[in-house]
Amino acid sequence: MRRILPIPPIKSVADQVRDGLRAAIIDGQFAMGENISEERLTALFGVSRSPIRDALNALKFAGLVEIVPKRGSFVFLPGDAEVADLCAFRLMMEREAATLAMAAAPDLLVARLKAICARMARAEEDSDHADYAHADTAYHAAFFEFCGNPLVCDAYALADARIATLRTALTAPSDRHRADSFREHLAMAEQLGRGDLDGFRATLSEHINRTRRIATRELQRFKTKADAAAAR
Amino acid sequence: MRRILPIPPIKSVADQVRDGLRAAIIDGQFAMGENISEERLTALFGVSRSPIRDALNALKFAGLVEIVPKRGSFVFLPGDAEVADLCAFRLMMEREAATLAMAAAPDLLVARLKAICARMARAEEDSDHADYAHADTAYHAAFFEFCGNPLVCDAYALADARIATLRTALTAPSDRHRADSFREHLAMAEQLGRGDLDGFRATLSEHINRTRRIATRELQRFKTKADAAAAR
DNA sequence: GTCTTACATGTTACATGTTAGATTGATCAA
DNA sequence: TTGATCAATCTAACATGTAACATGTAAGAC
Repeated sequence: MRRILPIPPIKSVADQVRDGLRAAIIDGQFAMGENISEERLTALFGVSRSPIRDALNALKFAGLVEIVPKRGSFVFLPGDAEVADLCAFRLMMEREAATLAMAAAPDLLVARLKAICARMARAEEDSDHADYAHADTAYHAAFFEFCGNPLVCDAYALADARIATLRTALTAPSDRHRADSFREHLAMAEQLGRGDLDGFRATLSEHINRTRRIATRELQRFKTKADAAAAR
Repeated sequence: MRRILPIPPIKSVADQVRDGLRAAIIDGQFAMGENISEERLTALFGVSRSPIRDALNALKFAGLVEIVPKRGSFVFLPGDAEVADLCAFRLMMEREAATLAMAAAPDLLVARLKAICARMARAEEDSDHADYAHADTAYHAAFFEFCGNPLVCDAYALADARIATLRTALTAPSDRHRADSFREHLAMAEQLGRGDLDGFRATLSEHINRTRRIATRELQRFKTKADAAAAR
């Protein structure tokens, strides 16, 4: 039978907690490394420990939370090596996903990328750094939306939440980075628009490697500040 | 104090159930599509529903188990499209992981691959198809062992349990497939041994695409048999 | 005979109680 | 001061009870 009313869009409590917590971490409402015990989240979300536990387990797979047995759950806090792995991984995945997307739906992809560049320009004019970060995340997610293989999307999901968190916490606040980043996003959209895959790959590599350098540098500052706060 | 034993090597009950269930599914002790309700597994493993639930959730991420809300949990049963996605994904991941591994530890990789080929030859002489399948799985896992990036390994983990299951259930039983497959494994090891990455990539692509054709064909036979059994 | 509904059954989602591991700090002895 | 021991506390792991939901089937209306 044909469904008229599409679907009762019910999400389990666990899924709601997962999505809410994920968004909260990405937007910096919980700091990297912060303790988020089941009990604390129970109070914050007003539900029992079961769905909280399920949500934490799900976010563990995304690398966003670390669960230490009998000790607690914490927002991830990467070291330099983890940042490097994350960047190498996303470079590889985005390069391949973009290649697939350019084979499957090049026009849709390019249109989407250019639209997001416009959004970035607007965010920059409004000095809305949070929205710039969200647009940045959406830009890179676009490669996967059009790549046509759910597994490739799932694989990117292993990294994208962490990347987005690093973006809002570390790279997006830098004026200089946003300016460089915007130029590169624009360049990549144009390169794909004229089918210049090699050029795109080169720009993507530069873009991600520069992002890695900024993130690594800012991470040190973040940790220094966090240590100082802990010493008090 | 410096830790001498790096990690307390205790595994939680949930982890044991996860690994045990994973191995059982891969080895065909549960058929594809079979109902594995929490209650049933509770009886089989002799533990409560909590760790069972955690294990099922973990295997859901590996695509090995499908959890349908309020209806039950089932061993995955792919359609042709899912098999194709799985193969396209593994082709991409193995190609990239092998490239990384050849940059990081080419000698170790090639030695491992050749050792596994020897094991395959032994398994074939003994007509031990299960061990051949395990060696096959280990062969492809070797690319990731030496690739040096944990995220790349995690990404492959999204597919490898399903691939291994299809192997034991569908492709490994075919004498013809094992013979072709063995030649290709040997060829890839030799190509990598002499640094012929392009040749390797071509052989890998052939290998995986042939595997996909066999798996797709045998999947039809499996489903026909399963339907006949269900009709009874 | 067909359609609808009520009910029995199977299953997970969620809540909550209990257990045990890890950590911290106090206490006390050397 | 130093070091060891122990108790208190915090936490996730695990067990179990309850409720809501999906489904198949059979009874009943027409």
